[in-house]
Amino acid sequence: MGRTSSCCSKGGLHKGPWTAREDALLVNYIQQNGEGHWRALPKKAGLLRCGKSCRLRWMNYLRPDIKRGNITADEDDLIIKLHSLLGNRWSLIAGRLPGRTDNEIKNYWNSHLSKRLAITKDNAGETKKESNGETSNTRKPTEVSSFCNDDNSSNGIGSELLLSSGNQGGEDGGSRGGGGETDQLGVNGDEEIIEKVKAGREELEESGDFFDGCEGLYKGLSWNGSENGERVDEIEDDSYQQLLNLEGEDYIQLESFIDYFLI
DNA sequence: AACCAGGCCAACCGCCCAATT
DNA sequence: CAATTGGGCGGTTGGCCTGGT
Repeated sequence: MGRTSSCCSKGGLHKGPWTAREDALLVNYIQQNGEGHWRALPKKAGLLRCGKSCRLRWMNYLRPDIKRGNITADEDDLIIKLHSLLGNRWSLIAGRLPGRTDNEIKNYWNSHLSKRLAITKDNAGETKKESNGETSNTRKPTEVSSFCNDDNSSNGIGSELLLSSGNQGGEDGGSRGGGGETDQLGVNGDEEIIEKVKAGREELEESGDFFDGCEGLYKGLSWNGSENGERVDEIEDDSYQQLLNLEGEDYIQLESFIDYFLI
């Protein structure tokens, strides 16, 4: 892609790995003044870095709530499930893995999971061939085939809703355009689809069926902000195992649930 | 011991959106 | 309404590390 001029290339700013001294300066400043105002921060903190670089360093490495160490098997499984639902929306996935950063998850996916799943998929393909194309209506946790790109036949509601999530944007700053994602979600200002989705939502809200279904499924799960139809951005630690245990119809309902609240 | 290839991951990049001017 | 600014995102790079030869 080429690295041309950027904020970091302006007038003698440092690039590359951070030193311990720079880390200390950044941490001290944020502890005293809080996060934000990244563009002005470097000057005030006495750093020769651009604001974006400072923000990235803080968010991905210095934040006190960052969880260090290897991704656990539970987290691994949850990442796979969430990726199958959300695609490459790393920040959203990270939001459901307390202490993990989007960058970390993205790296983990690219270096571990994508390869592993490619192999799994290959094997599944061969198996499928052998069994003469018989398919299952149950989406297994590790059977990732980007939900967004599937035919989504398992769940009309969820898939339609997902279509509109691309440019509605929530506090995640909106799923970014930048190409891939918008295409992946099939959103390009198609008013007809959006109207269809809205109508579908209204219908669900009126009937209450959707919430009734979810209520049973998510009883006990600590979804933040799920009570009043608000977006769900984070999930409590102790909900992992319950999520991981979801399979079959329950898992399909989970897809619908997330799709709904991500709009 | 030296070299090489591949993997990992911190950091940078360009782009986008929302808020502000 | 247009331009600017600030913040955030996903994609990509490149240096370091490790294992194999």
